[in-house]
Amino acid sequence: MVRTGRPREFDPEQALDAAVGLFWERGFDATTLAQLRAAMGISSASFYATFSSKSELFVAVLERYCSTFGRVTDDLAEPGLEPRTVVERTLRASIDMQTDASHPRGCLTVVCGVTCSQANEQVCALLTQRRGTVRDNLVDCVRRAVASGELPPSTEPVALASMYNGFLLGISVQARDGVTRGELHAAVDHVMQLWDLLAVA
Amino acid sequence: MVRTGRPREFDPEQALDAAVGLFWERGFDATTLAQLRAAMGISSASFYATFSSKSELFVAVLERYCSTFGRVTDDLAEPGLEPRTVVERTLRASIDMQTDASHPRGCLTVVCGVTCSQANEQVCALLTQRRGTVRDNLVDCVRRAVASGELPPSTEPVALASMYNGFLLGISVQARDGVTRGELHAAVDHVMQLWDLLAVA
DNA sequence: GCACTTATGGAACATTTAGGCCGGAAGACG
DNA sequence: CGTCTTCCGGCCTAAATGTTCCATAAGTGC
Repeated sequence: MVRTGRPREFDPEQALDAAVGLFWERGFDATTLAQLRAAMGISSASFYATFSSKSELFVAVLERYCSTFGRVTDDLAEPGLEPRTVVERTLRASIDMQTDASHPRGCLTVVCGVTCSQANEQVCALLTQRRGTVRDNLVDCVRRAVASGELPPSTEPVALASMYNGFLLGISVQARDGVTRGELHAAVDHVMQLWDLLAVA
Repeated sequence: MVRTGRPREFDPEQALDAAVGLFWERGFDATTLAQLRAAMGISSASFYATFSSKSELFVAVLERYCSTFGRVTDDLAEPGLEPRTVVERTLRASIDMQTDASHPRGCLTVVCGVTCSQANEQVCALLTQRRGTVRDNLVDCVRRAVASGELPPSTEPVALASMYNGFLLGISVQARDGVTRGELHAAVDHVMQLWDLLAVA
């Protein structure tokens, strides 16, 4: 199956990355087609031929984000790793990623995804789902810690996971607000102190 | 100074409350003038005569929000209260407020304020500033706890406050995602456990 | 009743939005 | 060579955006 016809003059992957940057910076609604096309350096025709629509583009953007920057939470789903290590690593990796100056601050799934127009509720739903997955993984991670005896049987996995999940989500807003990487890491020292307190009790 | 001219046929306070609800639900950009007017039950002329513009309305909305629902964080600025009590009360009051079914979930300053179009950066800035104030108050609160000996001198106020601030901000997203009030309170049990650990150490 | 002030509904404003159309250009393949 | 397929730039569109205007209505003070 050889590709015939006039070849594309732009790189779709590169264009997608540009879209990731824009959506990440401004959110779904506030990012306009004109801005996207300008950042991608392509015309309307090329845009729609390649990405179908703004919302379909966002689906692709989210996939791309999750398979690159979003990887920082992937360890939570790995049952073979030591829970405490995974939680701490996830938090610190998220902080490093979200405060990196080479792209917008905060997590795309948070900054794009708490509000949107009612016409684009599906976009919100997509992000909510993603955050739900991370949360579920976090709960499972704590469960494994209880199961392995790392945390005592009296531990309420949902409660503890909600605490870590809350802090994790808060990183996005704090990063946007200019809280420094160092300050956030120092905060992680404290949340992990709590884990250790529970572990020895 | 008696008020002359044709009297208003609507209550500005009531209209403002309607606007609070809309912005809270959908954010600044995604809330349209048409929706606002519909919710307020007024025409364009009345709208602009009373509120000047969409962005000026938002300023009034934020003020109203801060002086009503937003009061839940006010105790942080009261130097006379016991820090630990204040922090716990703030967190629990925020949870109760943000999961109340009588209005949109989450905190308006968070759900409206992580992204917006570049034309409305001032709106974002306003919300960032408000969040900054809460954060500063939280830092001061921890400082007072250190000063009074409630927490040891080795405590890093900014680090600990960043931890509580992160969790506090995360409540908004978790509330939007459907995490229940009970689960959030159980999470607070844990963050306060950390305070107690530091206090006795 | 008459001026004056303010509020109203509704039409109209320019601009921006997401998206579509079309003539032509650039490659592959016969 | 010509044909076929794909892609491109730019112009177009219909709807929605925030905002303004205007004729009129409903009050107050003289």
